[in-house]
Amino acid sequence: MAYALRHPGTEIVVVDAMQVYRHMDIGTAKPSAADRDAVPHHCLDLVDPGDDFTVADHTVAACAALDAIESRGGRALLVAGTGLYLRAITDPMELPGRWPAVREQLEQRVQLEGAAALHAELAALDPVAASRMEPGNERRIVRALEVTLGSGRQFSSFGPGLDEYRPVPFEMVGLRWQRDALSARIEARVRRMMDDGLVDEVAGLRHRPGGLSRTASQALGYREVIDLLDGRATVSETVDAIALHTRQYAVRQERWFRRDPRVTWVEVHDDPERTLLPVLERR
RNA sequence: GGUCGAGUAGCUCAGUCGGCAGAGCAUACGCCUGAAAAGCGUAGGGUCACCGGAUCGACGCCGGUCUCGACCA
Repeated sequence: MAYALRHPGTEIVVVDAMQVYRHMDIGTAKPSAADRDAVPHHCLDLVDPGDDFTVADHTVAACAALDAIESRGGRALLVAGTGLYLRAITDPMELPGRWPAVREQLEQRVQLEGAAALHAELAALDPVAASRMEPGNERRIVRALEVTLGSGRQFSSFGPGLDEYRPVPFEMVGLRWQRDALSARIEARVRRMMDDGLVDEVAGLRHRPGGLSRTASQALGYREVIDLLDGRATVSETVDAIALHTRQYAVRQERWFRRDPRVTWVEVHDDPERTLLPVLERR
């Protein structure tokens, strides 16, 4: 926001898997109405909480936003968020497609036969794809087999995978906090969300007609509050769980982006505006 | 003050007949192209509360000390 306000014409493109949901405002720390009035934001509030949402949906919306910004001579500032979603924009992916009937069969088989059996089958059909995922990772294995069986083409033939980093027309800057400072900020953030009414927000969403979709209900904060509402956890257990899971997620984000050699890292200690702005100004 | 129980990895706890110290979670590191705020893997980590004793050998048995908890007075 500080950068966008100083540089008229800047528009923010949100690259975040959960802020796309309407009415999920407190728990996703969605930008305020004031911020959204001051600077154009894209890719917020795209679908209802009852809808499933995936990378492909986000890529379509984000690319449309980038085209529109470019056509009016503006400059896009992408904020992530969700590592895979950002990769799909910076390194355009050929997403292979979906075969729901094939997937349904595979999901039944994985229950009966176990992930290792399907991993062996994938190794026979597409050794490269099999080598890229752990034998216990049901979801990735099912997906790779869905594509290979459904399309008749090896899953790995759809792209180089995630470990190839080509030059891109984006400047990439990463923000990194010391772990203990990060932890303290997350704890404060969780308390603030609870004070702001996160529990009521989740309770309200569950009573809407569509409820919370499979993807929406796994959002940090929402999943834990659902456990609270169903009596599986106390308030203090819920607060602790949200803080723990958020901290683990933040570290996982750091590890995801850390692999990308194109990212310039900025170490932040207390004031992100002071440390980050000068770096962005040079771009 | 007395009786009983407990003390083992950062946390919660297993540990059979005395024979190489274990799990889950946490932490660190890594993987993952239509669930990605999801999913998966690898590793590090120990004065077995402390002191002494018997034994070839003790987390385990014996004696004592400390700490915590419950109950009794």
